Amino acid sequence: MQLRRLNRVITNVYDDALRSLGVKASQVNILVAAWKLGIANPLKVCDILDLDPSTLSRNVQRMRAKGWLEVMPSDDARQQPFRLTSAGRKLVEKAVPRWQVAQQQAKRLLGDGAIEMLGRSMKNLRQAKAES
Amino acid sequence: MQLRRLNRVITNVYDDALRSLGVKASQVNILVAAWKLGIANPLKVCDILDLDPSTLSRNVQRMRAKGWLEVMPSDDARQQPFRLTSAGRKLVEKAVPRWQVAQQQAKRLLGDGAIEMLGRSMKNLRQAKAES
DNA sequence: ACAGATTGATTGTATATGCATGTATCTGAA
DNA sequence: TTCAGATACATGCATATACAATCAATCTGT
Repeated sequence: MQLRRLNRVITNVYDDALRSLGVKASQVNILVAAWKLGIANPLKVCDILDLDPSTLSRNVQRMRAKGWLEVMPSDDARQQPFRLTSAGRKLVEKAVPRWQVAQQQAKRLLGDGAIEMLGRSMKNLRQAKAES
Repeated sequence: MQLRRLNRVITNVYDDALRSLGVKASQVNILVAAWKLGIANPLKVCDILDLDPSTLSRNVQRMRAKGWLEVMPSDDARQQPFRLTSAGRKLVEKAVPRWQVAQQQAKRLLGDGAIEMLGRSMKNLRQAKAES
């Protein structure tokens, strides 16, 4: 599985770039989703990132423990919406420039056109998902 | 990270296809590497799959416990070369057709050209690796 | 109004992954 | 010949990931 191998390599590139901030690529994904959403509904985030709810649940737990996320009250007591804390926002601001450096390196490693192809594949995937 | 998201989705496709055999995509990767190599040197496999040696070490442990792999004696007592057992070979034979079905599904999900692009990216990556 | 179905999230369990470190072995140079 | 450094794996630890089962809250139909 070439995709799995590429994923390992590229994830390591991002993790390296973020290591000194004490955050990992997977976590930044979730933090950025929360940043975009404001108030993030877990199932919504799972849908956006194609993550299993149980995976998100523990990732959020860890990031709550680190003080980057906080849960919000909700009308429906079954839901556990969360959002960035101010520490979380500061972290995202520090992470973004390093993320961009890693992005450049990833682009170089993957070669011309790869990023665009990933975008097309994402689109294709969303399409297939919507049809099912 | 689109690559990470695609990896999650596609890995699940393969894992679903292989579930009834009790084997996962990550394990089939290693089994196939061992099948191709005959006698598989751990560092060689790590190089081929871009895996950390510690990761391979535990994956091999688990697959030894399941009776799919066995370690070989070696001139150099530091090395722990391994190979497929006959049970491992039988498993690979059963896994291959399911793997191919998953491959078709993956191709459909990722869309035209994606597989070829992954191949180009792999090539690019090997190039970058060789230069460093 | 309530029993049963549904929904949203967490928990139990297992595997995958990588970094830092440890341990045994090997090798080359003094 | 010996020993300092290099090499090949294994271990300790932490995170990521998903499936199955569970739990709690809500909804629905009668």
